[in-house]
Amino acid sequence: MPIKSIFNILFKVYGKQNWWPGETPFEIMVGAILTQNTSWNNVEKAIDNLVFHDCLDAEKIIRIHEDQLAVLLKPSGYFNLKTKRIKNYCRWYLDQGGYHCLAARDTGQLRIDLLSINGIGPETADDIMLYAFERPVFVIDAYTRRLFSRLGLVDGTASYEQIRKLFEGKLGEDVALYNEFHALIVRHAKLVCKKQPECHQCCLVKKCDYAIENAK
DNA sequence: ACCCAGGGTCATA
DNA sequence: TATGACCATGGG
Repeated sequence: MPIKSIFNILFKVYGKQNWWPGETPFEIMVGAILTQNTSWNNVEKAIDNLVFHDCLDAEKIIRIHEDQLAVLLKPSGYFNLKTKRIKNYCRWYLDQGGYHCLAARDTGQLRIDLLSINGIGPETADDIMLYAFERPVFVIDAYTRRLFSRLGLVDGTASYEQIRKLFEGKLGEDVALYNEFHALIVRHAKLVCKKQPECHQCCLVKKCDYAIENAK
């Protein structure tokens, strides 16, 4: 059962996801950092705080005091840590000349540069690569690992890079496909009942799992 | 009263 | 290289 078939099933069941849930590239970058090990619901509250205080902007984030920024980021959890990471990222972002300078950079180099920033790991970097810079980089998260190792399509112990290369090799360079696929994986995973994986209360999950089983 | 979330870093062995 | 501690809020 090819990886691409899973996409077709998920898309048929859930439809278009319209990711990333943020309008500007900068908002996407901030959201990618804030959502580290955190539910998107909490991240939205922090982003709303930034918007309300007119602080969703790299220069303003550089200027605002750490204590004050931490208050705005509080709902997203790990707020002291994320305050430093967001400030650190904005410092780098402005140093590099902002979006247009970065967008002119080669895809491989841009990813290496992002990964060199303290607080930006592989998944956060790839969220930014795919959704803010629209580069053909497949995002691997815990959901992707869980679902595809359960399906027997991925070795659960494989490294992040190994899994990413597997997906990119099978799917080909396709930004729109990567965008939709990762969003669908998250959408599906969120509807799975965590306490009882066998629970069939969520009809969408049931429908999707049924479709996947059938297609085997 | 638990459990976990769209991770990442740093200190150990 | 491979674990473990740590970061912290809000919803189920």
